[in-house]
Amino acid sequence: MRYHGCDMRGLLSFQILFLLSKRPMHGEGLAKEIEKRRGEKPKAGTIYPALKELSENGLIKGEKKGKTITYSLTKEGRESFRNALRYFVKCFGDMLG
Amino acid sequence: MRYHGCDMRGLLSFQILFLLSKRPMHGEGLAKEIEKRRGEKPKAGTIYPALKELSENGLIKGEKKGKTITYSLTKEGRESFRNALRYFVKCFGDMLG
DNA sequence: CACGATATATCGTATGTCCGATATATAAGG
DNA sequence: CCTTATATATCGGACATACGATATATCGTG
Repeated sequence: MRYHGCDMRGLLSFQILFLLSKRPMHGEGLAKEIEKRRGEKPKAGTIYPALKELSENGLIKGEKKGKTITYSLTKEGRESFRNALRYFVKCFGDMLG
Repeated sequence: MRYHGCDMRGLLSFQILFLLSKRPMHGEGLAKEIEKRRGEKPKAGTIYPALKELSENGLIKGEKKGKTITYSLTKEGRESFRNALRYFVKCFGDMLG
């Protein structure tokens, strides 16, 4: 999708790590939190492949209870997110100052 | 490229609009400003197609002087950037608080 | 003018993000 | 049970970003 003349796609995995650094959540909860920020809710075909990839990379882990899977950051995920946040601030921090 | 476990590609056009909202610049100058922030300098094959696309969309305009082309925001580009920045802050503003 | 450095440009290729469509499993209610 | 809603999952396709390679034009210096 195109926002305001320039594409804003990207940073989905980063935003997921950010949200999970606040508290564990399942896929639907993450999608709703992202909707609050982006205005549009990422669809199933977007959020679940992203969660799968983060799991396979060992940055998050999921615990299945009934029909939901609650995800949380692994130790490696917390470390990764700290570094990613530092990089993000260096790149884009001056846009918010 | 992969940074810290999650990809940070994206927002190139947005970052270009931001830099041009500060002052007019040519392609190489933009690449160097982006290098300061991202750590790596976008290559010619990345920055020039992006500038071309922004030009074709009427968000920036270029003025050729010798071998350099100085780009600046058009009226439409300034408006676009304001909206994009508002959206960006809504999406990611809470990561810096 | 010859030469290297700088600046712009384009092509082919790769990848992450994203959606629409589709499918499955579980929970909840009648 | 049966139906509906919720949650998860996967596939095909589209697109911006991004690089390496290559090419051209201009500037600066000797």
